[in-house]
This record gives sequence, C-alpha cells and structure tokens, in this order.
Amino acid sequence: MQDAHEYLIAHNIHPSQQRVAVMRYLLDHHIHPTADDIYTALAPQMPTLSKTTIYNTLKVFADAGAIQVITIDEEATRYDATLLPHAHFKCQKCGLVYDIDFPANIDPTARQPEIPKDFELTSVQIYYQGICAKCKRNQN
Amino acid sequence: MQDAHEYLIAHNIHPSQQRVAVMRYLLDHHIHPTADDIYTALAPQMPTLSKTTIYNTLKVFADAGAIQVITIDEEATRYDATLLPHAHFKCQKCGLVYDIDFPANIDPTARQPEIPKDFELTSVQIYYQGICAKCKRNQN
DNA sequence: CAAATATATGTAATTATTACATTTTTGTAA
DNA sequence: TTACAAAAATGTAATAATTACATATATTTG
Ligand SMILES: [Mn+2]
Ligand SMILES: [Mn+2]
Ligand SMILES: [Zn+2]
Ligand SMILES: [Zn+2]
Repeated sequence: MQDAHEYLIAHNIHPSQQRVAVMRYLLDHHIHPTADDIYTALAPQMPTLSKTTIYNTLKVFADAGAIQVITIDEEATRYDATLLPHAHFKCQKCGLVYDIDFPANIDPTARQPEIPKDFELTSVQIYYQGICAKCKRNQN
Repeated sequence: MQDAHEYLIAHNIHPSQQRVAVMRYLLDHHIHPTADDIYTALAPQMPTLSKTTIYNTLKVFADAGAIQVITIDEEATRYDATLLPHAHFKCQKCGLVYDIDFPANIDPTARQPEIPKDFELTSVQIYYQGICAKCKRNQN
C-alpha cells in the first residue's frame, strides 16, 4: 500500500487529481485491470472523469516507466503497477490474470543470451495460458 | 517450406481452398502477420475472399493447435505457424516482430516451478521489446 | 440423388483505441 | 493578486480490430 501521490512524484509525473486516483487504483488493485475496468471503478466518485483521460493517463505512466503494459489478453490491454520482474498467467476460462513470481534468486528475464548483441532490450514479458485451479475445480 | 495441404490434414483440419491459402501464407512468411496482412496478401489472387473468412480460419487453426497466437503487439493479434518453442522480439521503432531462438539444449518455457501445481498450463509466450539493430543504425 | 453437415461470405454491430480541437486547471512571475 | 503560459483534462468524432449472425455455397454421407 504505497502512497500514490508520492509514487507519481518519484517518477517525475505531475500528481493531478485524476492521475493520483488512477495510480492509487493500480497500487491497491493488483488485478491487471483494463482501461475500462479503471474507468468503471473510478467514474462514480469522479463524475467528470472521461475515458480518454484514463487512456492519456495510462500512456503518461507507461512512458515514464511507472507501470507495466500487459498484452497477454487479446481483448484489451492491461496495466500493472508492480515493476518488479514477474510473469503472468491468464486463465482461459475465467479470464483472470494471475501474478506468477519467479523462484528465489532466479530471474528468467535476466538471461537473454539468445538476443543478438546489437539489439537494445527494454522489456521482457513472460505469459502463461491455461486453466486456473478454481476453474478446474468447477469444471466437472 | 512444408506443404500446407498436408499440414492441415495432419492437424485434422479440412483443407478447403481458403484454408490452404492462409496456411501456405503462414508457412512461407515467417513475419508474424496480422489478419489484415494475410487478407491484403491473398485478396488479389482470391477475389471472393472475405476478411471474416480470414478471422474464422485463423480461429480454426488456433483451436486445433496448428498455429500460435502472438499478442506482443497492442495494435493487432499476430499469427505464427512455427510451433517449436521460441521467443519474440518486437522493435518499438519499425514494429517488426523477430524470432528469438532459445540457446541450444535450454528451453526456458520448460521450467515453470513458479506456477501453482493445480494450474493447468497450455502455452507459454516470452516477449521482448526494444530497438532492433537496423533501427539503431539508422537512428543517428 | 437428397439430406445433413461443414465452409465461406457479407453486413452490420461492437469495442478498444486514437486524433484533435476545446476547455479547465495549475504554476509562476510581475 | 493578477495575468499569462504551460500542463492537464475533456468531449466528440474517427479509426480499426474483432465478432455476431444470418445467408449462401460446397462437401460429405446415407
Ligand atoms: Mn502482475
Ligand atoms: Mn515466431
Ligand atoms: Zn479461471
Ligand atoms: Zn526496428
């Protein structure tokens, strides 16, 4: 539970009311929400909020490196305020996107001997797909 | 350069003319094309081809496990007839999606100790982003 | 052949995302 | 504080990917 206001300042992002609200939502809800999820959650408390502002805000965050952009879902882009390296698992039944931590002292994103040396690397994403435990149980 | 017709039969997919054409395109062009790329390439030779057929066809292929679905690109879904495990690198300048082979006798997609045991895993994707060598050269 | 099934097509709808022009807010300096 | 410039937010409309669905055509099977 970090402070959204401080988090933005730490990333050189001017903390407007809307930006703080979006960042707070991301920091408090580690569910990899879509732009629409965020809008739907915040709109009731911020009647003048527009969806375009959500998109603009997320772009500012991503460009500043304050959030991760997750494209595991074909339907919509998802966003993640956790910057630490970790993987994602999307359940093909319920659609939830789970965090998958890396085993202690092994970071798979750190080893990329296969990438040509003259390529400049800026990010790594590892995406798993399958069926989550909950959905497997309710399957029979 | 495999035979598209045989490839479809091997995956229990009825080899209609359109399906063969789409699969041949995928087998011959390892560029991770979008649905639109494929349509644009085939339409001149197949005047009655519709874009919906491309989408239907790609869904049939994906459901049968005959192709991989690549979501590295926020703009559009991409498709890949290479089933062997390998990673992808998207250049943020030119947009090209490169194949990244895994180093000999190491398959990073084979190690998932971090995934809960009661999760059923069906696919793994590793996505890199950055700037490709060509674009770095033309940058100055 | 005829019926049943599998494929393909076309149109229209849906939805995520972006472009762009306008308005509002904020920071700053006279 | 007031004025002005820069930054931020908004709204509308456009774009573009994807899907829903109804129809038509082709293929398989009895
Ligand atoms: Mn995450
Ligand atoms: Mn590939
Ligand atoms: Zn699930
Ligand atoms: Zn490039």
